[in-house]
Parts: sequence; C-alpha cells; structure tokens
Amino acid sequence: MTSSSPKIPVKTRTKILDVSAALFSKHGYTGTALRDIAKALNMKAGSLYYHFDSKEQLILEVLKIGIENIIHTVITEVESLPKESTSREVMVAAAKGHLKALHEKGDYTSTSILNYGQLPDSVQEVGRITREQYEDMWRKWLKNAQNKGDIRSDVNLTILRLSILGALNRSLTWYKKGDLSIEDIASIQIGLFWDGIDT
Amino acid sequence: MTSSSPKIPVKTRTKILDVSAALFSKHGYTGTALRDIAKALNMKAGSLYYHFDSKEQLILEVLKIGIENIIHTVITEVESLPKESTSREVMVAAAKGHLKALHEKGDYTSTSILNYGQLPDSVQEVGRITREQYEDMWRKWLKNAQNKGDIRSDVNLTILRLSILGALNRSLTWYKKGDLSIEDIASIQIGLFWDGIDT
DNA sequence: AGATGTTTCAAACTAATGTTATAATTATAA
DNA sequence: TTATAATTATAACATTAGTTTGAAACATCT
Repeated sequence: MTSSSPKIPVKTRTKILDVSAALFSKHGYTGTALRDIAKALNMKAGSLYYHFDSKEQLILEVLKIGIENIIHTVITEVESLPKESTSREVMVAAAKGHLKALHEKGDYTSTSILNYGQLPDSVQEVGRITREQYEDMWRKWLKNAQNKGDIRSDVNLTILRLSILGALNRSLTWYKKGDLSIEDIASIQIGLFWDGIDT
Repeated sequence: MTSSSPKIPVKTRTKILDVSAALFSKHGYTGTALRDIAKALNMKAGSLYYHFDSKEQLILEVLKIGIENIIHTVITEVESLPKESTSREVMVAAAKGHLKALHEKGDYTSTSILNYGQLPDSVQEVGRITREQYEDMWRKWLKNAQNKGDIRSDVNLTILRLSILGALNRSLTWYKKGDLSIEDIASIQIGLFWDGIDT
C-alpha cells in the first residue's frame, strides 16, 4: 500500500529524506545501507518502513526533490530578471540558479547529479522526463540568444550547453563558501564562456 | 560445460581488470559484486582471488590505470607539438589527450572520474597524489599561457581549469562516435573557452 | 607416461543487506 | 482514566556480499 497520505507526520519523513540525501550523495546509493540512515537518526532500520515502502522509494523521492529544486530555483532566478535583459544576463541568472540549487540544497541535487548515471534503470526511468525538461530550458535560452545574434552562429549550441552544465556541475567537487559567493562563481563561469579568455 | 578453451593467451589478470573497469564505471564500486565480475568472465567469484587479494585491490588497480592513462595520453599529445606552438595549441592538445583517454580507455578513466568521490577514504587516498600531479600539469600550462600574455590577466585560472576539466569530463555522459571526432570535440570545447561565444 | 606447477571450481563461512511480522512504546482522544 | 491510533523497536527472515579453503582440472616439462 502506497503512502503519500496527508495525515502522515511530515517532520520525521523529511528528516529521513534529509539524512538519506546526505548519505546517498556522500557514499552513493548502493554504498548506503538503510541501517546507516537509521543510525544517523537514532532509529532502527525497520522503523523506516513505517514512512517508506522501500529503499528504492527513498532515492526516488530524493531524486525528485533534487531535480525539481534545480528547475524551480533556475526558473525563479531567470523570471526575476527584467523583461528586456540581455542574453548574457539570462545565462548568468540561470547559472546562478543552478549553482544555488547545487550548493544550498546540496545533498538532494548532488545525489541527482552524481549518482543518476549509475542507478538501476528502473530508478533512472522516473526522473528522465523531468531531466529532459530541464535540458530543454537551456536549449531554449541558448537558441533564443543565438537567434537574437548574441551568440555567434558558428557556435555549436549542443556542445556549449553540455560544456556549461559540465562546468557548473563540477563545482560540486571544489566550491566551498569563502571569498567567492555563488553569484560570483556564476558570473565568472558564464563570463569564461561568453568573453573567452584570450587577449 | 560451455567454457571455450581460450586459444589466445590474453592475460587473465588483464581481462579481469577490463571487466571490472567496465562494471565499476557502469554500476559503481559498491554496485558491482565480485560475482558479477566473475560471471561476465565465465568464472566463479572465488577464482578471482587467485589473481587479486581483494575487491579493494581490484578497484585500486583500475583507478591507477585510469589516471595514469590520462596523464600519459595528455603528455604524449602535448609533447608531440612543435616547440613553437601557441598556448591555444597546447590547450587543444591537452584537451585532445584528455578526451582520448576518457573515450578510448573509457572504462578505466570513467571509473576514475565518476566514482572517485564516493569511494571509501582508504581507496581515495592512494590516487590522491597522482591526481594532484595531473591538476598541476594544467595549472602549469595555464599559468604559462597567462604569463605569455595569451590569457587575459583578469581570468581566474583556478576556476578556468576546473571549468575546462568539468566540461571535458562531462563528455563521458554524452559523447558517442559519430560525425564529430575526439579531435573535433577537443577543438570545439577549447574554442568555446578561448574565443568565447559572443558576437 | 609421470611429476610439478598453474589455474579454476565447489562449497562453505561470516557479515551485511533489504525487508517483514509482531510486540512494545508513545501520543492522542474520549 | 481507558481506548485507540501512531510510531518505534525487536527479532528474525531470505539473500547477497566478500572471502577462505581444499580439491579438481589443466598445463607444462622432463
């Protein structure tokens, strides 16, 4: 019998998801045992089954939250721009949203990004459509920018998109709060692609 | 028994490593059982222990081969350049070597890249120095380029390096042999960073 | 051929895994 | 308070994990 009933206490459920996301992102899906998750919550593994049907359902929810959070954050950033913003400003806003999601709801999003490719096919299947939707957003922005003449016509938009996302995602492995803010990083990284580096 | 008597003496050890790398890169370290590796070789799990002491030793060797292959391939590409090459030519050659390693010895290198962060600390420790050496090579090339005036002085070399490698590594998830060769991709991706995309 | 060294297998062992059923506990409501 | 629902613990189940051991099969060489 499936859950998702409205009367279920959201607090414990959320805490389980938080801890699961943290451990999944650090040690991977197969590298995390339900007993590890339970122990981090001062619970027993069997007790988790009151809140979730299976380990697979756990990671499915973590993935869902992760990808939806990225999409929501990115859309929010882009839509907060004035209507007549430049293409570059749109890209910086999108990058800022992407990085914010990565580093502020980090455990969920990094689970989505780091583990997705190695998850069982049945698990990957669920998030596939949402992930495609997200890629489509970038496709659209880049296409618009090129149509407006803000990106040279000889630029391969597919490779550009994959390179930008690759560069942004990689920040998961090196960014830590310090002298540079998320906004700084977004601006710098988009700047690299936009302006190039040569003199 | 359906076992075919092997006429070609390919080192069994090597075959085990090949299969291990393939499965590790596809399903992760904890997601791959020794019985899976053995089954793919028409062997039994216990037989692997004639060639390797443990599962941990297996991935250690896979990681070692992966990272060393990247370094070797990149150095070979860069050193094959004429002495008077431009900074940009050096970067393209390095990128070409990196991508060649990623996609031609793909299972080893992608295991190194995809799984490293989630491996047990004891395993990570071993490859750490070699990985640092590799990063240092890029640091050196980029620093030289900036000193020669080929990269603007306002460019953050650390973020540039991490962005380039992030963009290159990400190709693991999307590149497949087709109309574009490895050389093309390297040239295009470095071109994105070098020239920028604006008009 | 027999002797010797190399490689694989069969079978088991221990520990850990996801999961389940049931009991115990805690909170809530009458 | 008692009755009832909500939550957690206990304990076990079946499977699977990495690993070990000793025997079998295979190969090589004299």
